[in-house]
Amino acid sequence: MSSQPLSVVWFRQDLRLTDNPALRAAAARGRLLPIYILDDDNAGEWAMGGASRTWLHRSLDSLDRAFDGRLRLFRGDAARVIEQLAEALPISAVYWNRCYEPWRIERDSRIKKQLGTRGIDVESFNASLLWEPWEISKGDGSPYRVFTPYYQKGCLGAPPPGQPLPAPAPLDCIDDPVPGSVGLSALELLPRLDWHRDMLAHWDIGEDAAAASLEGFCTDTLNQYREGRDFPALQATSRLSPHLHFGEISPRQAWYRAEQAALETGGDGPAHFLRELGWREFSYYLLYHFPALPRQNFNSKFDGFDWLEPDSTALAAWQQGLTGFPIVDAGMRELWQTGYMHNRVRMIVASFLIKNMLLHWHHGENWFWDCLVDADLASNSASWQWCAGSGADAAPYFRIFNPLLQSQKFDPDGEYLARYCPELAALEPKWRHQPSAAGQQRLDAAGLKLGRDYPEPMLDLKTTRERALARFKALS
DNA sequence: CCTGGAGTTGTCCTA
DNA sequence: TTAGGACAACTCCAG
Repeated sequence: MSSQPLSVVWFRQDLRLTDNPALRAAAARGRLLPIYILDDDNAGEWAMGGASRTWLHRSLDSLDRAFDGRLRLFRGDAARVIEQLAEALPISAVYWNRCYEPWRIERDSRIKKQLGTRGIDVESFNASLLWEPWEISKGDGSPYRVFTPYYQKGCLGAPPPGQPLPAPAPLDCIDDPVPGSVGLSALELLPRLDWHRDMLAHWDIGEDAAAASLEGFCTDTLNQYREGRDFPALQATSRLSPHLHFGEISPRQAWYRAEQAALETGGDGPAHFLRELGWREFSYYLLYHFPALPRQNFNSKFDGFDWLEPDSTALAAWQQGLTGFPIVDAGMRELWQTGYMHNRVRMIVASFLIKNMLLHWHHGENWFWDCLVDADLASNSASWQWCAGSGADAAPYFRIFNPLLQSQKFDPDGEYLARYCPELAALEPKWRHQPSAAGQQRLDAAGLKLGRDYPEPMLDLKTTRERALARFKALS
């Protein structure tokens, strides 16, 4: 085995070669040992969900090919894995890009100390955010709690994000066997059952696919983004979220590519897209400054809220897309089939769970965590709290989405409904939104029997709305 | 220091 | 038919 000093680059949520400062720094020192560690030991209850694992499997496979098969994989406590590597190999440096989940911050600072005492050069970099959470604060030094001033004044008033870095070349990786490393299949990221194949058919995964996605979006879609983004039947959103989550592309690449599109084509699409990247930043900012965000109400007034106890039948109906409200069911089935849900529909299904079913936002947060390919601790918890009204800059309690009105407004032709609830496709678009009001003749003509082919509505919108209003009002 | 306007994503009722 | 106001309360920030 070679005794030449090695620089470890530890990949985490930055599964790319381009704009990767840790990789650049490691490559500049000479021989590389690129590693990924599946660390369920430290993740605790926030170990990755099933859909994310499936995505990760593909993404690691893609990154490994970019390294000509020399990406080394490990499983278990990252501190122990790195310790073992440092025992066995002449490692002179360990570099990584920062993560912001509380459990990772705690773990990484531990590892940093541990390596420092060995005299190994350790450094972390920013590769996942446009602005570090500690760089943005109000005049008095405290963190923002409202999005608009955070973004307008805090972010846009701060120095602009760094320009994306090119990928380093050449990549001189060690060939020798590395103790403890395992093959991709040993990570057991794919589910035992075969549901993931259909889901994967909806996605191209990896750094090249992410770049192509961004390029296609900025060329074809971005100028229609402002008007189109609310219509789930259209492909008018970027669908970059899973790529961004796993770091197959960096927010800086997206930011500057969209700015370029703004110069070339003008219009207000790019600014709205940049603002969405701003919301991603805001979620990370909140999680960093309020690490209890995933489990505790941001606004503690909600601690006394009288949620209903989840009846397993009702929760299952929501999860499986069998509520009897087509727009809700279409969204939940899109999630199950593709690992993704259109943003507008995420708000509708969340409002339905929280305000109509009156179940705690944790139930939605947990289900999304398991089912989304873009499941992200910061965005997921910030968004569920926002919908519940307990979060930062949250929806006011009286903002209760009416799934029927939302469906008619944002899927006027019932195209999205028909795609994910095909049993409703034979109804005229007008009645797809509310099959229970279509009348027996139309149902018969469509060969549709409610209760057999599609559920009756599981609740009454008007009374559940009033119930929620009363309980939320009682909080203040 | 105080004051007032404004704030991602809605709905319903009334005139 | 349609437009406007009510539905709270709080944070931020400019003046």
